Amino acid sequence: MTAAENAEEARAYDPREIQDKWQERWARIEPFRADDDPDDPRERFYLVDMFPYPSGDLHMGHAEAYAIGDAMARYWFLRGKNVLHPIGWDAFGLPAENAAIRRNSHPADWTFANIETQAASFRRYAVSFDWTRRLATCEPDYYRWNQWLFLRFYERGLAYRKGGYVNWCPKDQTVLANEQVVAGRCERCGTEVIRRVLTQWYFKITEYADRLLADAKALEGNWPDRVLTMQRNWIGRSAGAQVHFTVEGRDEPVTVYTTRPDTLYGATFFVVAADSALAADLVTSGQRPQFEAYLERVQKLTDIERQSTDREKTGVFLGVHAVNPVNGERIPVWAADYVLPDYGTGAIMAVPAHDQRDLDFARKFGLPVRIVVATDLPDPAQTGTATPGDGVLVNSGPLDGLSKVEGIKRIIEILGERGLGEAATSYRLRDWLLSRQRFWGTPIPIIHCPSCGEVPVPEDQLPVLLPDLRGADLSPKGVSPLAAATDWVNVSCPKCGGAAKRDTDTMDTFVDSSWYMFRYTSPGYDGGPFREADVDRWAPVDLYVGGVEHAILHLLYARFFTKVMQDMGLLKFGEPFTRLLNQGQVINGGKAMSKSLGNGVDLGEQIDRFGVDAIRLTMIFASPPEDDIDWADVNPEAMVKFLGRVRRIAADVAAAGAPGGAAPAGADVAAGDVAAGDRALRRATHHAIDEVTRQVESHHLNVAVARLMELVTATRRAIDSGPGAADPAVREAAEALTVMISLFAPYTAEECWTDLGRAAADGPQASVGRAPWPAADPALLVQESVTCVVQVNGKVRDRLDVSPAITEDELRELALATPGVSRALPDPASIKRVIVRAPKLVNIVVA
RNA sequence: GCCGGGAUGGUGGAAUCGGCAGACACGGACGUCUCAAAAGCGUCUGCCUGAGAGGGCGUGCGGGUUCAAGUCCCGCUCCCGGCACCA
Repeated sequence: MTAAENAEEARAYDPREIQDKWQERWARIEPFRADDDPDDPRERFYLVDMFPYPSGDLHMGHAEAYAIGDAMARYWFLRGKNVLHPIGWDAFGLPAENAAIRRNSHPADWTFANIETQAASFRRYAVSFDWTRRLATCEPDYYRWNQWLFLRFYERGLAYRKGGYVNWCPKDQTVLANEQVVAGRCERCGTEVIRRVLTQWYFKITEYADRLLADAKALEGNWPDRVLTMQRNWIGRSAGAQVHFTVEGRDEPVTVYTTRPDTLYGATFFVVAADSALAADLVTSGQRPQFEAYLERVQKLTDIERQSTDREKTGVFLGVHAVNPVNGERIPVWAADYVLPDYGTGAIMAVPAHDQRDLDFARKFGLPVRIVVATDLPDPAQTGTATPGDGVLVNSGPLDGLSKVEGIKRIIEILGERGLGEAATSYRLRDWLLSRQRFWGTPIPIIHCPSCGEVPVPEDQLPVLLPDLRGADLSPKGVSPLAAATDWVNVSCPKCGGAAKRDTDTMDTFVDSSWYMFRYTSPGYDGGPFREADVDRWAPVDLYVGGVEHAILHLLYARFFTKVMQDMGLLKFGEPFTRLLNQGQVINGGKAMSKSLGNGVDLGEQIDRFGVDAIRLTMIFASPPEDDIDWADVNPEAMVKFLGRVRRIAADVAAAGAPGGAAPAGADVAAGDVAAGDRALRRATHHAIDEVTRQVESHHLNVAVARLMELVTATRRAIDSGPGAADPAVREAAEALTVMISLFAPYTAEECWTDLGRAAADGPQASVGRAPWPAADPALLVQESVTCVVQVNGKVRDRLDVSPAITEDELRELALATPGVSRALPDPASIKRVIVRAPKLVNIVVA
């Protein structure tokens, strides 16, 4: 193709036509393979995009997330780093199972078909993945290490089985972790969750609560504040005291947890959670019928009903009295559902004057209210509004006259001396319930033996493979479908050899995603979850990109796993993700895209219409990465036009270069080989390089694109009405533009790079993705003249073009002589002060 | 209720340290090229006022600090997100 034809083709640029060609080329030259060679001198950079769940093809949300992550990965490649940018699939989980039930097929079929679809879409979307490392968590050589890690947790007492209240989704017929219950509903299907008593497996994340909290401090500035805040709230550490009460007719004390032990003298009754073992234990035989009737009512409530704060208080007297340990007072013991069985000790001392919930209860059942904190607020017993704040303690024996803080300190001393209580902390965080009664997950590697109890599957028998169960009924029955695979379930006990049964539950898929970022460093390794040298070389992840919806689920679990693996000596660090970038969502018309609203936008259709580059650029330019994008507000057509302008610049430069006399391809303009040419354009180019570099590093990708648009305008002007396309400064601009735009529009950038004659014939360097990032020449960043603003009383009245080196005195004099100042200031005698901030601003203050 | 975050033109958004508010786009208007259209290229586009030069107003509302406030301080309103009977 001649240069003229090339320019003609560029004029009719259709960004879609070039896609196939480059996809084939990239697959062949592999420009984005990470180098594991320890002698590679380049600095390493590890960037992970949260891996997708393989339900169907990629959608608009993926398009935004991966456009952002890819721009950052490509940037670090261009900066010459050895970048690891892997991809995998979070491939276990309920949707695969539900789809299999609907289609009467196998979850694996659906899952692997979707993975292939998504992989092809990722390649089309031109994401710079290292395709040699792809993983899927449903593959035995991955989930084997889930089982291995589970057993290591088990040995350390961090995985255990206990009975108790659990969240149960009646539709999916499975238990859910606390984190998977959103506003009282199943995170997956939206059904109201109920509570059931079941024996389940847990990870002891509560043991790490303090470390998760303390180490969050170190993430400040590198993680979004809102994620850290959400994690802190979720962990919900509170400080207070445990106080031991005696209950009449019972030998063992009953302990309560309170954050206000200073109000102990104001306790007028005692409440235990109705659905706790303690309540059933304390109730007298006379009160038992009422209690049992009440308990039955409570257990029928869904979480939503139970947690509704505006619900009227309910409860029942248990027939016994507790004794306040500090004043010997007898207070009645009630059972109520506003006290939760699994927080604190499941029992409270009620101080109705200073706690709204206790006050509501007291007023409902006519229990006494005693003020022990003096405030200037009206009597709670009259108003129904508790006074929970600070104040001087009264009616409190030795605490009288103390403040809240002093009172808490003093009462803990008193209780401690007498063995009646001690300081204590409590957490909102509960242990992570990890077992699921579903098929498509990692089998829990435990064997239940009638004589030996729980027996871990020996390591040399891992992985415990999922039985095929092809054709079996996978529909939810409340018991794992694995239980029906009798050949699989019935095994001999590894300890005693007797008949035993496998655990039939599978692991929560959040187990899979808690450590996958480390597996990428050692693809295919079969000596452990990852090779030590590899994980040391790459991890922790330098930049993690994904949605904020994982703020407390995945991100908290991954942090927990990392700390445990650090304690096991598998990792040398305690935090998995050094920096976190949350992208927003793509919505349409102000609402989340959904089938029911019929406002879904299909990514494939968008790409067919506008091409990959234009869609990527639309995603990047629409808003800062963390904000939502409303697709109704954007216009990818504008990006198609912009890409055409970019392409035409390269084509014009190439065409001008061909007949001879133009700057040679490959001349190192940035280093000063080509000093001649349009200095205004050179300054614009270097200013753009400087700006784009800084904006990209601070993740202001939308602004980086704006700066590239400015460079395009300046370059076009130089071609059309300046020195022309043959000017070396124009070539310099075109080359810098091409490299920088490759972050967002890889296809167009490759095409331009080829036009400009810069692409190597073959190998990874044949891609613009491996070109050097342009360097801004500091000499060209210095402005020849700057605009100085002249204000009178803070209002702009004139402007001056001045040298950046101008002195204050010179500038003051110039400013006072401007027409704008004379207009606004007829009488120079009225000047009170002149503030000069050379060279940018003069402010004349008049009376 | 508690804890975060936010509010800037018709729209998306920009604005290191307190120093030109509205970069860059979308949308709109007009021009140029053309037989014509499209594409391209260019000009204008916060509001009010004015023929124009210019002037007044202007970053949710009310105050304050400062020569100077989108930015800092105090008090509100509204919106978004998270948590929510956690003692």
